[in-house]
Amino acid sequence: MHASAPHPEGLTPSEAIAWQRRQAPRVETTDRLPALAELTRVAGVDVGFEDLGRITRAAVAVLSYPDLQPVEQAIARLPTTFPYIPGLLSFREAPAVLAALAQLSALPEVLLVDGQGLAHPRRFGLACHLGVLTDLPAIGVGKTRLTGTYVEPGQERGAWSPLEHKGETIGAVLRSRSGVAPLFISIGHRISLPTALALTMACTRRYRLPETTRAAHRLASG
DNA sequence: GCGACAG
DNA sequence: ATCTTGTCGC
Repeated sequence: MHASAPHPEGLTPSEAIAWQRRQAPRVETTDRLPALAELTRVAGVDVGFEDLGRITRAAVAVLSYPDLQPVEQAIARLPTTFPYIPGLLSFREAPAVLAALAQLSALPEVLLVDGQGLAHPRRFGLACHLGVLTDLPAIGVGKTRLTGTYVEPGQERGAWSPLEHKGETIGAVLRSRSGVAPLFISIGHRISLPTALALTMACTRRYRLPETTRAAHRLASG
């Protein structure tokens, strides 16, 4: 894997914010990935912590598509060097995720990232950060909201409503399973919102979270 | 100044 | 995210 830009090291919070503002224009919001009918490898990305937070543990679970069977996995453990600050999650989690991705024998065609993409105050959440640095298509799949307002979507599986912020649609609030709390889907990189929603639904079976995310979560935590 | 705030 | 058992509901 070769990154299209180095991951910034040792930045202060205000420097990290400035960096995000400079990178945000690099996010591609249209589809530049295989048609869903041609997809073969999708991956879930998640991060967990060990040793009271001193160690960051990132996991990538690659699944076949559309059958969603495990194909390959990678785990990377790195010392935690940045605190959790809303809006700056990438600086805490991305280094470990990039290290895990570098271990894969073959990169997936798209990343489903645990967190936000464009649904971020500066339009550069973790999914955008990882997508732009690796130049891989990526989708932000958040379990809760960081920013934006929305109307509660219908209770049936597949129902969704736009997530808006400052006059723009930054993502969608998706009911992945009937009657469960919705997911916050947003563009990470190289994918449109409609395609991101379709792929998230295609990766979701019996549970609220996509199988990709579940697999990665088990490796990063459980 | 007062809330909100991915994981 | 993480510290943690049982319990309510389908």
